[in-house]
Amino acid sequence: MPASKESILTHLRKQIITLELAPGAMLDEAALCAEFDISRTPMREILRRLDGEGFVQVRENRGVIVAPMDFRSMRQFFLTAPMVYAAISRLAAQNAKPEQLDRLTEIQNAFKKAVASDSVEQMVYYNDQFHYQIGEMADNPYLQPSLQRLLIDHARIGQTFWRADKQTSAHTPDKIAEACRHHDEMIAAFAASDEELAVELALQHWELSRADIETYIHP
Amino acid sequence: MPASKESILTHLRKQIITLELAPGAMLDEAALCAEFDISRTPMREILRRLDGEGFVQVRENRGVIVAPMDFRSMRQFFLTAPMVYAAISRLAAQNAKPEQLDRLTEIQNAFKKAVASDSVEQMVYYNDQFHYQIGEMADNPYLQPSLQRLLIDHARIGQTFWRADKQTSAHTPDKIAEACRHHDEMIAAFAASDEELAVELALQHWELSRADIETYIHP
DNA sequence: AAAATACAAATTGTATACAAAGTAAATCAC
DNA sequence: GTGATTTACTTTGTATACAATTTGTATTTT
Repeated sequence: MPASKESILTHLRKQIITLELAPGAMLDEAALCAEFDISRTPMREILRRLDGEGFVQVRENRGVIVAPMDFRSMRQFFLTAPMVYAAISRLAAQNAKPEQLDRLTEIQNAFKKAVASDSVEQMVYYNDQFHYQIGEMADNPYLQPSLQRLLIDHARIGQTFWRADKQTSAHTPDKIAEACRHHDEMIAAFAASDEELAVELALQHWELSRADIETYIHP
Repeated sequence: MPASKESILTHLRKQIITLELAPGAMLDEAALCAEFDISRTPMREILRRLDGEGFVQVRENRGVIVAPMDFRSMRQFFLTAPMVYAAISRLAAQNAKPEQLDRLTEIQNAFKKAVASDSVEQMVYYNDQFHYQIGEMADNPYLQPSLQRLLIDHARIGQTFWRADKQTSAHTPDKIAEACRHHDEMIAAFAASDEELAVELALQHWELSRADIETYIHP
């Protein structure tokens, strides 16, 4: 029984976000077709769509690779992320609908469960989903594609340093607990339509993540 | 002789930007295949790519339409455009390379030519190209997709009111001349790496456009 | 006459065969 | 032995046939 296109998309996105598929890794079209039991035509369509979303790069006549992590654009990442996150957070506070808040709470619960069971993959995934959902709530078709691209690299950059840190055990669970608390407070801010608080929390949340990454760069 | 995929992409983008293809209009896959003399597979790929860029919408089993102009998201457009334009302009001032500035000047010359010959389509197209090129110079992979989406609707919204205005002759060529002057000044600011000036010009340029559109809304 | 159902036509999605391009290996010249 | 050129192989792109879905129309039913 062949997998649905939507499920394949979700699966590949997740694998890329969690570094299960390494940045720059070649994706073998034929192998993926076999794995998911579909023919080349729809698989090619899936790969082009992932390209449009920034997860992979399709190179003319030279195959598909997972979007590389370009350290030249790291600077742009650190510059752009707080700006976009703040704007999205403000819009989410303005526009969040009750069903969307319920969904956000669900995701946060799944995130907490992942923290409890100490599963890095799950934490990364649900954290990404959490912020993606905030993008949905913001309901701004112009900013959403930028947010999506930032989230891809945020998940991957964060993890790169995270996993490295784990070895040296320099990474305390305090940070995770604080990030988790931010999430809860953000949900409350959105529910209360408190724009200013939402923006402040977004920036605090970003700063936590940024400082964490910096710790690695300047040990 | 079949047209190249790249040329077809450019052609369709141009038609959508200039409203030659109306927002919400159905795109007939078979007709497009015949027009450009290629088979369905590559044409479908082109359409999916245009979807990824925000020019069209591919609806599962229900054909492809030109991205509709959603007046509910007009608010988001006016909110987001100045923010992104300012950020992109600043980055362009920081990162512009000489070849890129040459290209920008070329585009601006083509724009001036279009103004001289009073060709609305050409003006819209080269204006779009001008701002797209600034996006290239900014060299920020995170913001670029947002800029692209803003530019699509900016071209279309502007034109909608423009053409309406032309009837009533309320639209003076002064505005165009001023916009053209802005372009020249922007090129100079980028060349001089003057960030602050670049941002200010971007905002002025936006304000000119915004006020123009508002004139139509509040006559 | 209006609504509902069933059928027919058209359109979209998928599989597969073929063509073209790129890659690697082997041969040959030096 | 090294480097260039040719050849075989692998991978990617395109065309087309077939399957599934949607849409429009005619017929039936109330």
